[in-house]
Amino acid sequence: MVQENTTIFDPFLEAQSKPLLIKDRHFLRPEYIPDKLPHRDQLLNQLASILSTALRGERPSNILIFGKTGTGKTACAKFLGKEVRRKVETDDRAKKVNYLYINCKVVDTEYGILASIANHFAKTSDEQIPFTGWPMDKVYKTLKDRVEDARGVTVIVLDEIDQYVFKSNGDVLYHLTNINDELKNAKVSIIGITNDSKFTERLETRVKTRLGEENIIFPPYDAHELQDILKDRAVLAFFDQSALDPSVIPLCSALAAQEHGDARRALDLLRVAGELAERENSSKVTERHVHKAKNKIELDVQNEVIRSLPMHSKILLLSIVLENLEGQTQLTTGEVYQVYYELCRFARISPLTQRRITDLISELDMLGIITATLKSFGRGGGRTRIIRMSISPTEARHILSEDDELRRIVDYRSRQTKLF
DNA sequence: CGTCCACAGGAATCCCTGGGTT
DNA sequence: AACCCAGGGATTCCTGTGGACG
Repeated sequence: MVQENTTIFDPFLEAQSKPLLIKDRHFLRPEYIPDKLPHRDQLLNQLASILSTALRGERPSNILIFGKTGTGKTACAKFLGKEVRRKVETDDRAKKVNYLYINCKVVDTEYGILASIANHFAKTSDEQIPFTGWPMDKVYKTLKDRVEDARGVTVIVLDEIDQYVFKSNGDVLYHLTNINDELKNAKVSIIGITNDSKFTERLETRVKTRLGEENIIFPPYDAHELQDILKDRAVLAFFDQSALDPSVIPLCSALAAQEHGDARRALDLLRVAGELAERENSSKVTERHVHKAKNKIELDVQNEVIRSLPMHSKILLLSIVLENLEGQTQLTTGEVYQVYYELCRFARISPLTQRRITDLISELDMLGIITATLKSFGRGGGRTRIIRMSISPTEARHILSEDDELRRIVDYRSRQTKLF
């Protein structure tokens, strides 16, 4: 069967050596920051005019940036960072400016945010603040000292800032917006980025006014603007533009425009469509590939969410799935908890309390895996949430059975019924 | 109109982890 | 070795509530 000098890899490697469509998919990734940001000149200028005061050694106003996902907020913030650094390095008339970027979805605790700001100024590895262990006041003091030592203006970008405030009370923001009162030789200004338009409502008034000295709103891209973005990237990413069916870019743009003008989604569609076309050894990317890409992306995202669920959430989801497969498509919290409890006992895992499970149900709801709506059935039924699946139970079951812990119990029900 | 069901969901507390300091 | 500290998950205890039933 297998010939000498050939391995099972060869067919795939051979396919790779054929003329491919994509030259470098890196340019289609959302995290790639291009040199030009189409249709964002206006906003960039606005931001630049605010930040230019920093280059003169004055503290720029704090800025709050609002905008849905994929409207270029992060790209613009990083782009500005590059430009600021370039200016400081090349023009000695420009005053010292430190520009640092923190994603609050990654570091989402008070400690983490303060520590990573301070660590930005750490010169050696032993100056690094450990990611846990120190008391808060010590972290804050080191941060203050280092910013003071660094002199000049420090611009701190806090991306997805709502993620942090959502979990904590926002004390860090209070400290950071007030830190200037305690600094003599340095100044700090904050750029907050959020996709939650109601974000400020959750802030204390004193923080709200400080942080929102300037508000900038990033509007969604319309289909035409998305097309311009995709065209720019396609030139970089594909060998030959004629490999793209003329209707492909407009279609990707139109689909993404439907979803609140998300550039990230548009790029994903184009990239995945290209990858699918390559895998089929097709010489062209067509509309059909885009539609396939759309389905694939949606399914992949959903499955990845399930895979990364903590164990008890998986068991909980499995209970809902099993009930659904038996025709019970509307369940109450109590019913679900019973099944969950059974499954846990079967798997010799100690079950969580119902209180905890109500929280996990809310989480699954927010993830879009299920919908849980509050309903009251009056006396005898009480007030509970009715839980429905918003994804395919069969598909969910399949993904759940990939888990080693759960494989033992996914068949629990069918084995039971076989016994009787 | 009051009762009462079956929970929702807030608050305080505990436990554990990963790290620090003394 | 003994103890401090932040943070996340979980538990315990609790009060609140929409609406069918009587």
